Amino acid sequence: MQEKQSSQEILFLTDEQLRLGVEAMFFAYRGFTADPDKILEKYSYGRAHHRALHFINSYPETTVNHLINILGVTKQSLNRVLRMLIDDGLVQVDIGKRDKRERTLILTLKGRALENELSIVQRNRMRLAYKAAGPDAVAGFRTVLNYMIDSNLNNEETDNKNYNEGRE
Amino acid sequence: MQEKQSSQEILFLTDEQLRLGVEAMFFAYRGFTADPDKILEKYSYGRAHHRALHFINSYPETTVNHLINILGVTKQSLNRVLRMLIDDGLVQVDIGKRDKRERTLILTLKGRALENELSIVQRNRMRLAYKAAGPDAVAGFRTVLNYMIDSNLNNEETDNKNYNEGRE
DNA sequence: CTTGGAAAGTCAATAAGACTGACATAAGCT
DNA sequence: AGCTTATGTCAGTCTTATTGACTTTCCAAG
Repeated sequence: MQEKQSSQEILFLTDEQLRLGVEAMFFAYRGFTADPDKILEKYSYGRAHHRALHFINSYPETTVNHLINILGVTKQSLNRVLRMLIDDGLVQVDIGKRDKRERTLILTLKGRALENELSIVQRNRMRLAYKAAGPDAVAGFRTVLNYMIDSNLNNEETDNKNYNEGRE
Repeated sequence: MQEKQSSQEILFLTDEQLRLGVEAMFFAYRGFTADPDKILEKYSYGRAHHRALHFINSYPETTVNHLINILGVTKQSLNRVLRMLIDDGLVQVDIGKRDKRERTLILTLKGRALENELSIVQRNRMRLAYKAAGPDAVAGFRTVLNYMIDSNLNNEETDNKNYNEGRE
């Protein structure tokens, strides 16, 4: 019990250090969403719309179900957001090629424009942070972030067919 | 224009790299809140209660106004949450010593117990991520996070006296 | 010592975004 | 033909936030 531990071990894993990390995550995430939030307000959209735009842009021709799984919401929830984006002409819906029950989603020009507007400010903040911190810090940042991701939550392969019954 | 740039520069600041960082933040933050959220459900509390508990624990004898500024919510919003925590005996309110208009907030034993329960699972996830990533990565993580924090949003010194009129 | 302003609390109305539950339609699969 | 899957939708609820208005208590400056 009295073994000499690495001083780094001792330092960076104290509860206090971890508590600070927790707090930093809270503040950083808020900073991280602040810029896009301002833009979204102009269009009367919310964060939910941003997320949908983001992932439709990331995975063009994604299906509704895929999106539901990634975002971790119910179809009713996604539908309201999607409906709005479709009606406003930001998202184009097509009938699936392989499976005609599916709907494939894709951003229109207008949709890409807004996605880009949002993306730019968010990337800018990230770029500034990355630039100030330097490549090594960024590598570390990404490493820790990846370890923090709960693979049960956003693994599309996961068995969440029953997304509509019981949510815990 | 054809200058040879550092290959690192080129690599880690491409839009694609930044986009990945943005996405990682989204997923990491979700993983980050998943564990406490489960516990909170048991007590019929939400994330708002968690945040209040966390910061009252961090800054014992904090005032209501201080909390409003840190959390970035309106007093009406905080009040509902705080009311619940007070009525449930998790938070103790006292009249300010210097200024009797102020109320100082402090966690009761019961409050500390819940705060700790929540804190533990959150720190555990962070500890695992930190451990897996190693000290250098953690240093980088913290550096980037700190640069990402919007100092305008959580600077208590900021002029947000008029928190109750017009929210931008 | 009066008065204006600050800190806190509360009532009421509203909104966004999520949820559950139930049901409908179209299409694939057996 | 019949079950299942993917999607869409109606209705109702909940949490967390908002704005606006008003009250009580108390500090501090005139």
